[in-house]
Amino acid sequence: MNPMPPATPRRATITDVAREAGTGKTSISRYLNGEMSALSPELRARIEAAIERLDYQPNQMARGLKRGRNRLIGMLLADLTNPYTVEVLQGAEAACHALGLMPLICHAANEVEMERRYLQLLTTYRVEGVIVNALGVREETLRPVGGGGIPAVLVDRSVEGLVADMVGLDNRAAAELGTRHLLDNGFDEIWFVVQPFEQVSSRQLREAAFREVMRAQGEWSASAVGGRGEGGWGASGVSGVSGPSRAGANGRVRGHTLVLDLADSAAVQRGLAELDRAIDAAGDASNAPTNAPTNAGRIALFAANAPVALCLALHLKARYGAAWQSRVALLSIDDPDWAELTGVTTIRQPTYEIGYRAVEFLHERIEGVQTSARDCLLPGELIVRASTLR
Amino acid sequence: MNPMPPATPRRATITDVAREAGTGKTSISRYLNGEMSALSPELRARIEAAIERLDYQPNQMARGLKRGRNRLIGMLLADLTNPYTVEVLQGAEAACHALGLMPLICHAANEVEMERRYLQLLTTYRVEGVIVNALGVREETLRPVGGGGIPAVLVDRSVEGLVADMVGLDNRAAAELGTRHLLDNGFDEIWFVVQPFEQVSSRQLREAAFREVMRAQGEWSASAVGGRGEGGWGASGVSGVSGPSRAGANGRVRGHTLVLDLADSAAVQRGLAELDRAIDAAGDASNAPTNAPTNAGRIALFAANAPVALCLALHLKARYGAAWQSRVALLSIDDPDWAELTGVTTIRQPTYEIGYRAVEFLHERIEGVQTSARDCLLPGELIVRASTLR
DNA sequence: CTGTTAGCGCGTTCAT
DNA sequence: ATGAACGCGCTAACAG
Repeated sequence: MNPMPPATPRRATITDVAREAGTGKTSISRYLNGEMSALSPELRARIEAAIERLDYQPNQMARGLKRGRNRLIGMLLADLTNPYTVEVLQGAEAACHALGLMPLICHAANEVEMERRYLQLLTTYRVEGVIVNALGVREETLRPVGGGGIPAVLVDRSVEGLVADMVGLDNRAAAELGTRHLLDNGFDEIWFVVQPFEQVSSRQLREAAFREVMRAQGEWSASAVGGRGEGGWGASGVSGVSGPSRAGANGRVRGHTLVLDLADSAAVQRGLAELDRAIDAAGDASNAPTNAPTNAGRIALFAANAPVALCLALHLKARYGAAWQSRVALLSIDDPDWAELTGVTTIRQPTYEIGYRAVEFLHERIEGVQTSARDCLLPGELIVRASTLR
Repeated sequence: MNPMPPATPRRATITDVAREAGTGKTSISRYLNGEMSALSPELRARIEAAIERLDYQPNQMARGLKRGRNRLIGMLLADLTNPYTVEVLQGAEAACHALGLMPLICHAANEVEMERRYLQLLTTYRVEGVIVNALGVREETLRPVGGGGIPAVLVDRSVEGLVADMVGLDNRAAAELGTRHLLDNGFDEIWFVVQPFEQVSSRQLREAAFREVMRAQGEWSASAVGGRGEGGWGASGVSGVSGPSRAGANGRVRGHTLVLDLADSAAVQRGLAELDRAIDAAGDASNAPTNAPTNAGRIALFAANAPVALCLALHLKARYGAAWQSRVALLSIDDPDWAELTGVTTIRQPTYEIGYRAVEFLHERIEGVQTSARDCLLPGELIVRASTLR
């Protein structure tokens, strides 16, 4: 509980240093910018001493104001609660470090309003570029960015109508990889669980890839509950099988898409209830005990990302107890800490590289590269754990 | 793959707006600062229109340069990988939002060098204050901050020799709460597992509180492995019991502190090996089967925070399989997602409030409050799960 | 090699 | 009610 010293005494400016060193501001500026070749060793020493004595530190704001660039880039993140985001961030930070950029991290916390505000703020602070992991968002919100505005690169998802570089997972390949894995391991009923994807390209692609594989192999049908309103399957509507009749017995595989809006707990409850019915039905219909040496008759859940997987796992654990995985298998895109702990199979994204590449792209744009908008799709890696084996 | 439009055309300045509106810069400035009372409705309309037409956005850098305050505060975070950090961040962001501050998030990623660099950077950007969740760090690194420098408030840990406000968990109470819970549930051998704590006040306090409770109830001894070098028990050295002889049988409770340096995988291996020996010994010595209706003879692990708990859980799961919790109980300070999923008992920190209060404190300092350095200790909440019951 | 001058975009007296 | 002029801290010509 020592008394605190008085407030900041006002920092030294370049003028102070110049006076202290008995010279002009220009020389100080030159010194700061490493133009040593244009300074006599003697003057240089005096400057060094003066800086030391005054504990001088150049004001980056003023600096940026003058030269028109402040080495600041914005990182607009939808959700730091998602391990994916933090991992991407690490790669991005490393790249910034290497390229002499300073990232301003903005956390929208899943609120579109926040996203808008931060974008505005970044603009007024004149960041040189923005890398954005947008939440489902209309192009208009990103207006100040991309095409006409400041350089931008999108991470994980692209935004309709917004021309900009983007880097993320090869979603099609990843979803196919996961689906094939489940099929290869004998599952004949697979539920793909995903958040509302009308607005989010990565979710769309994952779901579409899953659906296509399932249609090629057997049947697919959509869930009625979950999404708000019309759902996202366009004019084609629900296809293939109609009701939840069991088809596994005859050797055909059945795919099902369930939309879970994690932001709407009532909708989550409804979705999970539907899932429960399917799981119970599978348990009844299957004449083999749940610990049979095959996966036929055991339902597999394919979570489109870690938050969904966590939601599912928590629910299943609460409903079926610690041994829930003997009743249902879980596979998730994203590879959070707890996956290893619970033996859940995952598809790990190259998160670090995604972040790194994103910043590299942005840096090129900032330096004036004018090529067409690029897409960088990186492959995911399947990590097989006990959950999907038998 | 549309061709990208040409680079940014240069944003409008206040001068442009003044010209467009057919007036002087001053009026524009007044408008921007809400001094409407000093503007004729007619002029005001013209300004509004001009701003709209030019899509003008004031340059915060220049603004800050002029008035000497930029509403920026730095948030120096040791490890965004730790859920604790993200949760604190959310509270802090909410407070910033409410107080009109813009947080600059800096992620040191557990590297002291990074911490130093970011602090430097924040200083040169003239942030008005800093809230810092330091990694074990010498006071000198924080020199530019606190006392003589810019206002600062510490989160979670205090730094020796640095006078500044601090807000965090009531570590003593939390550790006592956890220890008592274990004792009350019949455990007679408890291992407190913690990262090296010579530099980290919160870890020190937790360990000390644990040790004191154990000494009052029975015995306590230190682990030989783990920490780098001398360990952290000061001149008192190891006390109480010497070797890992079983004492549970005679009704006495035994406490043990194990230091695990998560940054040093070899040390982690050694520490875990010692733990394994103890667990195996307990399993042998206990004449009751591991599923006996009592916890006597079952070892309890008390993790000082979530990263430690995760490390322990992963190891135990790998060694004893999915049913590891029947052999050993786990209690952790911090309440990560996976705790609920795996049924681990925790002590949840009031993270959101910690972040919120930290920013409030900082704001007061920025506004010139001069009281003595304050400590704000918030209570933790015990969340009992299956792991520590029987 | 070194100092002088002129802004960068904005806020703020101080006149009008 | 409104605008001209000066300066924030710094860099970039342009002289000397």
